[in-house]
Amino acid sequence: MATGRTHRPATRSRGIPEATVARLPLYLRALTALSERSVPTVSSEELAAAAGVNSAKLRKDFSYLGSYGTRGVGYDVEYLVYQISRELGLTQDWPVVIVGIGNLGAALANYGGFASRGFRVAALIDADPAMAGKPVAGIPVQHTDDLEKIIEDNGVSIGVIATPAGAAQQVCDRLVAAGVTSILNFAPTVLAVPDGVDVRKVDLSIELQILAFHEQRKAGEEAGPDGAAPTAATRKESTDQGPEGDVPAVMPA
Amino acid sequence: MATGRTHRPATRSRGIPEATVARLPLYLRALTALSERSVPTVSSEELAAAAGVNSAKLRKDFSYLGSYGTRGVGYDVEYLVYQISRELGLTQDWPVVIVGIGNLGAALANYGGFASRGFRVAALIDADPAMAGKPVAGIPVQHTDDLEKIIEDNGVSIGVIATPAGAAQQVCDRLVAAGVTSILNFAPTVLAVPDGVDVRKVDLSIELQILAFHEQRKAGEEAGPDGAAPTAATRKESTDQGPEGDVPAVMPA
DNA sequence: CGGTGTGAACGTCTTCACAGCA
DNA sequence: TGCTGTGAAGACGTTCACACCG
Repeated sequence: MATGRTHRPATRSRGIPEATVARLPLYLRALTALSERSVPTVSSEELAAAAGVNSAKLRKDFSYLGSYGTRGVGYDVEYLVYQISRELGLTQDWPVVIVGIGNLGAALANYGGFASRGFRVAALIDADPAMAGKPVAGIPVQHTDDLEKIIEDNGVSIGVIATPAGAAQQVCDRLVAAGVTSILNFAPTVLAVPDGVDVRKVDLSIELQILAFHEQRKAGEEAGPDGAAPTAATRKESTDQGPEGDVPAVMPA
Repeated sequence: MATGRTHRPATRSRGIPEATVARLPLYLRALTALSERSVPTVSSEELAAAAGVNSAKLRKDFSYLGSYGTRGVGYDVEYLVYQISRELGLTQDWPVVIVGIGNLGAALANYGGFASRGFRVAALIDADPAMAGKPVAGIPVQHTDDLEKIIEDNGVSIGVIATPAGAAQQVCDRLVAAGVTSILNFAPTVLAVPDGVDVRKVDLSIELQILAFHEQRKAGEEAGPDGAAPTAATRKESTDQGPEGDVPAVMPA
């Protein structure tokens, strides 16, 4: 968590808002699907529906990237795919290491969504000597002892931690020391990292707990104190905090 | 409740901000760790550090739950664990089904974080007949055909979708029709659900893409202000905005 | 004195509504 | 005409700073 309290004074306005960045992958996915169906153009309304957001938000988001649409027509699918990919840095190759090849690590190694988006699983690393050499998703697992060498040899700057909670901080420290500056953490731990290192977390049980909160509230409302029937229209459009990353994220979110 | 006016009459209001709800599991995890070390009380400063947030935010968050602290002392760990658990609805049992027992589904079934927080894996469901009967994490996999019966028999209201993208919407529809009102979606798809159903999504590749965005920006900054900006001349502005917890501020000199 | 609880200031994100262009 | 792009308004979230109390 980077103990240093870095305060950002004022806002330079040319940066893309974080909330927008978090939605770009969503738009990209929807656009890729359209591209595969050879759809040449989309309106903000259509694309927004496909991405699960509203159209005003989508247009605002795109306005931060530039004016890539045509008034009266919509957006050129191919062009937009390229622009968003470039903005996200997906036009380059990102070698990634996954540390901790348990159930989750194996799932990640097999996950097709990585390779298709410019990410390349450069190595799988596990602390269990019995795993060493065993191929997972066609990639032989290597031992933690060689972690630093692997990072350096492959020029890895992004690491994925899928170890048990107890090992996560130690692995994180070694990754950072070896040159990794972005970490995706699946272990249920708060990682301490130096300034300049980004950590995103995905915590499976946190997501469930948030669902439980809302679930409980639904149940409570049905027998609510003021007796009002709570079904649908009574509340606002609710149900909507799904599409947001974050945060929660994710897991994190 | 109409028109969202909802003024909070001081204490015990059901209007907890979503951002706060998303952090409660984090506090709970930190508190549980303290509880296990038999620490009787914590200050907001200490607990905030353990949870990876700042203390003002934590105090504000807790203020929405009520006044559970003691001025000059801090918070009673056990009491707070109970209050947060109750608020999140974790004092009751939540039967959960996992649909799609591939690598990821198996990882989820084995994930200890579920069981330890009031969630009980009531059933594992997969469309592959060859999987039927095979035990994963000690629970026999059942076939999709029996989905509705399983949901009803177990009173399941929370479902986890870990299927391939193509099957997700269909599975979702069946879950909802059978009575599920909260869904945690791991498939890279936007799910359409009726009002009253909550969906949270965890997308592994989206998280990596967000990291790539920041990673790219770091690399670009090292190259200096006149570094290559392919098309847009308006890029290069910093405002390094970290994903979660704490954020590195990469400042231009 | 030390640390909580909270109004008020501030910043960020979303939504509205319409000007302006193809 | 139809849809993008965007200022302005509003909702939401975070941080500040200090009153208040054990």
